[in-house]
Amino acid sequence: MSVVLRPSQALRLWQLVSLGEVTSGAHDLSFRQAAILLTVYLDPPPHTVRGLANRLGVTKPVITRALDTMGAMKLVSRHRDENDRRNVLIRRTVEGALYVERFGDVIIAKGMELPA
Amino acid sequence: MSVVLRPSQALRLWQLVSLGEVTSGAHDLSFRQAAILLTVYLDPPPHTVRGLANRLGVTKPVITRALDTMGAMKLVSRHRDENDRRNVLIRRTVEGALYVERFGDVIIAKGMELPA
DNA sequence: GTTGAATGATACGGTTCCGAAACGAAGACG
DNA sequence: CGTCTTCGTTTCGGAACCGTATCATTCAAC
Repeated sequence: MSVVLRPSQALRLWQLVSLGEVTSGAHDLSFRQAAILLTVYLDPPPHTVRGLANRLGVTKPVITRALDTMGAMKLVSRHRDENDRRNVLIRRTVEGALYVERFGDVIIAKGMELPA
Repeated sequence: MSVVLRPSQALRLWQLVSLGEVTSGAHDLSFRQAAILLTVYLDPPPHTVRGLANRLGVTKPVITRALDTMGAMKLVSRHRDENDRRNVLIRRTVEGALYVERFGDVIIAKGMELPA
């Protein structure tokens, strides 16, 4: 089952999903925040500030600030690594899992609406 | 040609595209900005501040500010409607067209990388 | 002309975010 | 013990964005 999609359809899908997120009053995530959120939820743990900074090609303060905001949104949580107390481990939350799951469903639903 | 995609694949695609936009140093657009940009480029003109505000379900200042930022990014441009000088028409730019076209190609390219 | 409605922009106080630099805490190693 | 490195956070000035309320301009109706 491969992803069969033309560029015009891909753009239309992205538009519909973005519009849906905005009109539904969901969090207005940026590309950076979305990249962090989905990496935490899709890639295998553990996730650290440094690891995420490397993955996104940004500086550590960028990750720290994004985690502040997304922590306030309850989308992710931070915990000290007890094995190496210099590290901070970023973990999923119940709210975040629900958000990501719903988001996946939204993409599928909007994809169904696409004209051939 | 329908869009065949599982939720897990859809989320992975969104992650890869978001990561790609961040690491490539492209503009860090929010859902709102993406919705505005793609609506201007995919929906038939004319586009007004009021029309976009209705489409996104947000207030007019939100659109005005987004247009300020995206205008500075040269992704869209503003012009007075000479027929009704109260209106401002939002139009595409060459840079914006290139950005959107490239973005569509990025989605397709990342979709190709997806595991079955 | 005058009144009223419609459009988009602006002012306000507050939050988030930026990049660069400096910081404290914790581990590694002699 | 001290030194060095690593990790995440904090600080700084400055920019962008928020929601609410108000504004000037324009048009339409009378």
